[in-house]
Order: sequence, then structure tokens, then C-alpha cells
Amino acid sequence: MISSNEVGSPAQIVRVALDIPASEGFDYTVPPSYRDDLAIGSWVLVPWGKARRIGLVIALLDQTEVPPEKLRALLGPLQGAPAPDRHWFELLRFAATYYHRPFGEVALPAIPKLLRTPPAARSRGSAFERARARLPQAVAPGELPADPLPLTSGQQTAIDALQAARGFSVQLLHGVTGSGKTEVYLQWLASILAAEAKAQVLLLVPEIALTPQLIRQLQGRFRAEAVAVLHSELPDGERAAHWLAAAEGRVRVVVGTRLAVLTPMPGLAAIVVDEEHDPSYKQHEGVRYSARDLAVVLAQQRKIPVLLGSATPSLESWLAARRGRYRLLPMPERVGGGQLPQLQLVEPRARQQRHGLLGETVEAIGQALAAGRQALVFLNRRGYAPVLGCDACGWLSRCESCTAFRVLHRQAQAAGGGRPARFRLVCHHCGADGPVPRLCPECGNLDLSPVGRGTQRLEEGLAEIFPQARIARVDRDVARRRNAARDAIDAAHAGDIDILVGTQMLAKGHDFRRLSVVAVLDVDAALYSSDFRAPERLFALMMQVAGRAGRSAAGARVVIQTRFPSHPLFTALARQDYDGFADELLTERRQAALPPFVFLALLRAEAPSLQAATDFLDTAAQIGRELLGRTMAEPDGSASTPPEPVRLRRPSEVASPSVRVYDPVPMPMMRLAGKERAQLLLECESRTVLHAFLRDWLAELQAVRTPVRWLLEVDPQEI
DNA sequence: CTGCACGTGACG
DNA sequence: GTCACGTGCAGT
Repeated sequence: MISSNEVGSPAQIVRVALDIPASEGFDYTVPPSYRDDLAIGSWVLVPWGKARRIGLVIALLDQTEVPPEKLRALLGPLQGAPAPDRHWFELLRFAATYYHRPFGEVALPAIPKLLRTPPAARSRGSAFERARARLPQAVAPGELPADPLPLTSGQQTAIDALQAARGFSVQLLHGVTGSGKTEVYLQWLASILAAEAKAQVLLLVPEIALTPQLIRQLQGRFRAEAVAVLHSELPDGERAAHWLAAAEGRVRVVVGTRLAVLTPMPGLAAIVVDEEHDPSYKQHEGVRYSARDLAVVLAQQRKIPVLLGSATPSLESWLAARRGRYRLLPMPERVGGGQLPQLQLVEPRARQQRHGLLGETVEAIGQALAAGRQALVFLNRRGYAPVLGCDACGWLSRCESCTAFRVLHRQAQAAGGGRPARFRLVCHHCGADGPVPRLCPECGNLDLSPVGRGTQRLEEGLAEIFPQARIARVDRDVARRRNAARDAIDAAHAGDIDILVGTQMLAKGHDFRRLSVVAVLDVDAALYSSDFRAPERLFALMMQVAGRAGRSAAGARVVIQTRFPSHPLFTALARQDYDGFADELLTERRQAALPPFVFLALLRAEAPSLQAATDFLDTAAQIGRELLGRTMAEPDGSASTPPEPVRLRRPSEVASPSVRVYDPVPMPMMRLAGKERAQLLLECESRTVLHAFLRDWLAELQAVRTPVRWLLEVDPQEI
């Protein structure tokens, strides 16, 4: 049945993005009654095989390549869904393009599960109604520590600069630990909210920093505006409610981890990215986006200011500030003029150790305890010992499925104790978990011993050295038990703990007032790691660890055990000289042609055999080099341009930089969960050139028939 | 010959 | 994700 007013109607057919890998969308006819209701960005319900799915309209078409017998009619607009959000759509489109993924693979996972699950045929009410019914909790006045704090002159200067910002701008707030960055965020965001009744603000924080304390603090401070909280651990119902409230402007403050950057916020007027250098902003599954980078893009699209805050900015941001693209707001002073702790480097060479602790370290901890202060011992390695070994033949407890050792773990014991501790061998990568062999699987020898030291063994050793001390451990194993980590931290705050032992979980956010000594063990591996970002990350971690001590305690110190006390990283750390260290690293990175001076992409492949993975990558590299040859011979497709020679050039002689395709190599962790993995590195001085290449290259790779599972990672953080 | 397990590709 | 289909092997 065709009536004249239907012919040529632009919305006879729509292309719908679904959460289907490697698909640019599926076309559906639009029943006449819905033709006026659909626009780009509309939420729709579509038939999908025998099932139904929720999708987003990504194009209005008047014809399609899909053969008519395949084409089906969509079921209709999704009842109760939010109206199309142009800004959100633009951000998702950018992310899909930049990370070279189909739109649907970016957009649908950005929607909470409850809101993208097709309604059951006979369900009462919609998921949207249910989500709307549970508004984020309002906090009763007077219930919370909620008034703005007095500002230091440094904080005031930063806020003045922020308030002067108009339109799109990036400010890099470089504030030492304890300089009061949070207060700057809160007062700036409050001023944005006060200026415009419908304004919304977004505060992104690293995973570990989104604590109940921070949420309570925000709820107290923004009592009137309502705060939505978004992170991956949130129960489905709550996440849907908060997300929808943000999308419909019913809350004005959104705080969340990286996924929160993909929340629609119609009134978005300002963004803060706290601890912008933190690696947790990079998503490590699905679409591997950087929430920090997307926040900057979002600010640019919305023409609003974004504030990146850190005591140790990423080199990417630091370079942008040095080049004047970002505005640097320094806050070098601590609130209350607190002194930063003194750094003491101690060398293990030819000195006596007790349980991995050097004499100086033991002495420092002892002094803290004697003075009624607390000590924090930091060891970034959980478990009892990183490996179990045979004294006779040298057998080590390797994981069968990974290029890694199984870690010796002491089982949590039932209260009462007395019985001998029980141990397991656990792989931290694939999760394999088994009993400890009674004798060596290689030679039958009975003497198997732990090699090295994890937090559990360290805790044991400390208890022996300081039998009277109250010791608590905080790491991921402890955190797995409900509230256990929080209880330990609360006990430390209350003064019921003398020594805290822990991994980097303890490095962030906690301000222990009675803490006067921080001891750091086993950092040397990071000094000479094959990962070029390791020093940057170690410096950031050390600054954070040091920041735990001495916020109110005079004479606080940080003791680092290292075999390389004269390493420039420690020299800079001792002077609290981030600027010098960062500038030095930038010089090295420029000379070595590493990020942020070049842009990287990795093609990663995994297969049952390394050969299969490498073969695929070899094919991919060959396709890439051929593609480069073609495009360099015809720079813009114009026949009149003389062909350029095809060769790899040094950056110095490059006018229009070319993409370099390296050879496939096994990944640092070659085997993971029984799969062999290899990767192919690509680099280019020009982001634009790299991405143009990636687009064409991926199009050709899609056509390669292979059983190998592969994935492109844009801007990899670990190579 | 039949049945089942597994892998693969399509689903608009 | 789920389903249908094809392949290959084991059992009758």
C-alpha cells in the first residue's frame, strides 16, 4: 500500500546501530505511523532474528542496499526513552571514529543494561518509568561537613583563572598532594551551577578514588542540586536511575569513573578530570577509550571549559601545557603550609635485612611507633610470595596458561587460629587456583620454599619485628571481603592501627593524620622496565605514597629501599621536582620518538598458537605496507602529482610524516589464559595521517579470513 | 545411517 | 547474544 505522500519521504528507512560487533548498522523500514516520530538519535525497538533489540537511529534513508526480502519493519520508537541528544550522539560518533569501532559497539554499552534490554512483552511499566521513580537520594540539610572551606591564595588564583574561562578551554591544575585541588574543583563547579539554573557539571575520578567518603562529601556540598553517581560496581537499578536522571537534567552534578564520560548531559557546562594521569581512565575491554581524552573532546564539542587536575600530570597533558595549548594553573603550596616529607633512600647492598626490611627502615618504623605515630609499609605485590621454588632443582611455580608465575597465597583463616596456615598457588592473570604441591613436581624434593615477598609475608615479618604493634593489611585480597578494607582504614584513622601494610590501594586518597613514616619496598623493577611509561607511573605513585605522610605530622619521612639511589627519578622525587622530571622525560621521549611526540596504535592478535597469531600479523603488516606504498605514490589520488619514493623516513626529514609499520612481536605476557598473543606496532608523528591509514587498513583487514581473534588498540598505554 | 558436539556465519 | 547449518566423528 503506497500512498503519494509516502513516496520520497526521508524516513521510510532508517539505519539502526545495535550492539553487534563489526557492523555499521542495520536497515529497517519504518511503518507509516512512526515516520514523523523518528530522528537521528531516536531509541527504537527492532526485530532481531526471533528476538527484539534496542537500537539507536544513526541515519534516515530513502533507499537501501539491503535486498527487500531481508528488510524488516522496526517495531517502533522505544516508549519512554529519552529524546535524541545531539551532543551525546556527536561524542559517541567521535569515539567510534577515533577508536575505529562501529557506532553501535560504542553507543549501546554506554547505556545502562536495564535501559538497553528490550522490554518483556507483558511487563508492567517500562524500565524507564522504574528508573525515573527512584531519584538519586537527596541528603537532609545539616546531615553532613558541607560548607566551602577558606581558600589559600593559590587556590583563589586558580579559581579566578577558571572563572575567567569562557567557551572551550583546557586548564591543567598542577597541585602538589595536599594543595587542596578538591576544594578548587568544588568551588569552581559550584560557581558554574550558581550561574545558570539548568547547568550540569561532570566530575571524573579514578576507580579507586570513588569512595563513599567522596560521594558523601559531594552530596553534602551539592545538597540542593542532587548528585548522580556512576561507576561499574553500582547495582543495575541504581545505575539506570542515576544515568537517566543525568540524561534528563534532573540532577546537576554527575560524579563517576571513566564510563561516566559517556553519559548524556543536556546542560553540561563544565568538566573536571581528577588525577588526570591515572591509568584507570583508559578502558581495557570493549572499546578501549580514554575517558580523559574524551572529556577534552566533549568540552571542545560543547564549547565549555575542562579542568584536568594532578600532582603528577601525564606527559601528554604536560606537553600540551608547555606548548600553550592547555593553560597551566600551578598550586605548589600545601594547605596550611604543611611540609612535604623528607625522602630517605636506603641501599640493600651488603646490609642485613629482616623480612625484606633494611635496618634503616626498621629503625624508622620503630621511631614512629615509639613516638605514638603510625607507619605505612608499601609493597606493590599481593599474596604471600610471588613464586614458590624448589631448593634442589630450581623448579618454579609457573602458570600453565600464562607467561607468569603462580603466586603463593595464604588462605584467610577462621577466627581462633592456632592451626597451621593453608596456602594456595594462584595465577593473578587467569585466576587459576590450586593446592600447593607436597613435593617438587620436577624432582620430588620435599623442600619447596617461597621466593620473594608479598604483602601477606611482609605482614607476618612485621608482626615478628614489632610484636607489640597493631598491624593491618590492605590489598585487593582484603578488599574482596565486604568492608574489610574500609574497616582497616577506619581503624587506622581512629588510631587503632600502628602499621598499615598494603599495595597501591593505599596510595590514593587517604589522609592519615598520625602517619609519620612511609616505607616503600621493591620498586626497582619499575626503574628499568621495558615499558617506556614505567618511570612516569612510578614517579606518580611515589608522589602519591609520599603524600600520605606528614600532612599534619612534622618531620615525616619516606624511606625507599632501592639498589639505585642515584637514579634521576629519586633525585627529582627528593626535590619534589615534578617539572624537572617531566621535562627530562619529554626530552628523552622526543629523542626516542615516543609518545607524546608520536602517536601509537597496536594491532593485537591472540590464537591457540603463537605462530597463528604472528602469521596473521605478518599478513596485516604486509597489507599495511602495500597500502602505504599506494597512498604515498598517490598522495591525494591526483594523477598529476609525481610519485614519491616509498621508504621509511626519520622524523627529522619528514614534511608529511609517514606511518611506520613494525614487525610483529610476542606480547610481554605472551601467553594469557591459554592463548598465545602477539602484537604489531604502528606509529606516526601525525595523528591525522595515522588515523587515515588505520581506517583504510582496517577495511582491508576485515576482509582477511582468519580464525585469529584480533583487535586494534588506539593510543595503547602499555606496549 | 543417525545423532550429537562443535565451529561458523548471519541476523536487516 | 542466539539460531541454523555444516562438518566430522562415534555409536547403532
